[in-house]
Amino acid sequence: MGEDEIIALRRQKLERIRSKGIDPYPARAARTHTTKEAVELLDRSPDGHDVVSVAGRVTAIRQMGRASFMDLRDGSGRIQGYFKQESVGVESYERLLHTVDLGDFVGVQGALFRTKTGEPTIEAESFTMLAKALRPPPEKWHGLQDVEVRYRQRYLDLMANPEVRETFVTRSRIIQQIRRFMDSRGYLEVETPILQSNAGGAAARPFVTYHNALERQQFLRIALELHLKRLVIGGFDKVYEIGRIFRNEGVSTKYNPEFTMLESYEAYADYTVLMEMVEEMISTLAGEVLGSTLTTAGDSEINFSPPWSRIPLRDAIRERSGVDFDAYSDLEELRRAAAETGVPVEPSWGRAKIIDELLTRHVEPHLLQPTFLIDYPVELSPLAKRKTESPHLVERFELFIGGREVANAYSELNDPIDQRERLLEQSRLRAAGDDEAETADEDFLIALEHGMPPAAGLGIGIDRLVMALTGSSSIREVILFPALRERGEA
RNA sequence: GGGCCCGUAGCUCAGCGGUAGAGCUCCGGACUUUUAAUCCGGGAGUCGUGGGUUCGAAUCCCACCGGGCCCUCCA
Repeated sequence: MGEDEIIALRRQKLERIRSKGIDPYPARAARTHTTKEAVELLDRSPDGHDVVSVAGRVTAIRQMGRASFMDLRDGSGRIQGYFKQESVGVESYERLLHTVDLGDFVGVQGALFRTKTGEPTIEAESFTMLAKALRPPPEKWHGLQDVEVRYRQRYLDLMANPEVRETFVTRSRIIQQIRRFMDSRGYLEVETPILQSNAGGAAARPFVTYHNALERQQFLRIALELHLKRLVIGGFDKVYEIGRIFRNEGVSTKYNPEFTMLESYEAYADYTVLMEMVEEMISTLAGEVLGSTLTTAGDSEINFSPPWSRIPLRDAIRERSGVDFDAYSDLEELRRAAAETGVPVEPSWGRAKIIDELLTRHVEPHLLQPTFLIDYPVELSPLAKRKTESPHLVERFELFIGGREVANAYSELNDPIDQRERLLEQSRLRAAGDDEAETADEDFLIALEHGMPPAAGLGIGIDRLVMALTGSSSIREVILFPALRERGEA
């Protein structure tokens, strides 16, 4: 039978229900217990034969002639109903068999008991249609495998695959615990604009849109940084935001064009304070969410117990690629050295881009255990503060877990003159054709000129953190509705 | 943007130049403690779309649509 026929049949059943004067979509369900509460009640009083009403989706039907079993699932769990013709009556029993399908929501009222196999069961006295489903649920044996359907119709994925449901519950818990952690340390949660006339704070292409009333081009934010720093200037010493940011780039197992970022800024602190904070936050999180500071990613085990190693970027690149970028004062020589390690160096690349590429290709994939890379070259970090003893480096770290970058932090540059020069340099790069270079945000520079206290700023990619903590290999497994191409008429 | 792979029943898949198949779902029948219920019977298709080669195409070729993986982009 084709899909159209199945739907037509279900519509016929819907009409049959209506013709009996029954509303197949009543406004409310009179339930006394969730399925979980009903099972718990039975555990407490096994011989009580307590009468309960539960409600849920029918996920299995087993007909036995003049008796039938139906599995009922709600958000809390599952329980089965036992329907005997002699208990519910001949007419009701007929209605059950001829109008209830897999996927329908029904309410069941009756006494709790256990079958001889020990299964918690409600012996139905009556049942009510709560919502008739016109389309069938995914097939029960294999669940839902088709990756495209899983993402496009995530509700089917959630119905069919319990581990998917579990991942998103975990994601929610992680974010909840992060909020609790930040709040307990005295941080203030704030919200800053998503629509901006100047998208700065990161090296990425923005999405462009248009504000009709103001007749103005607008950008979707690519970072939270510049507005949060304005708040530090304004006197909020500890602020954070958990929000969606948007980067106009391709999709892959690591990248989704909209993703969730935590950024925090703390006045009078530097980046070393943040390394300890991140270690504490993530290891605590692992303990609370996973019940352990160990988890697996692919075939390797990840240990979140602090302290984590801190490796200067220069050492990490030198060890993994053999290139000591500080040994090359001449850009051409560095270019040649990088090319010899297999990096496809392009003539337009500057020193920063080459170093970054060495990091991405040779170092990043090996950083499975939580690892801080520290002391980045200044060219790679236009918003970070220079190290006093070596001004070509900045006080910055990036955190890698499972071979992916998870966090980025630095002591914030608060010298308005240095900041202006570095942003002007970015503007020159942009003018030279680098459309990912920072834009010079004059409004932000004026804010800095009013004085910003020394401060440390942190960004954590929440999606990648959830990946690390749930052992997911694709970012699409931790985003409920990941970006996909529009479906055509095919 | 480039390379490789995939698209057949509602679902999971087989078939790979000669009459479109299996299991589950679905429909009918038997069955009052089942739970991947079982047993008997029956349906179910634009073989992603369009074009080409061929006596004949799900099968071979081309283009397109959609997806996956890798690369690119993306600190």
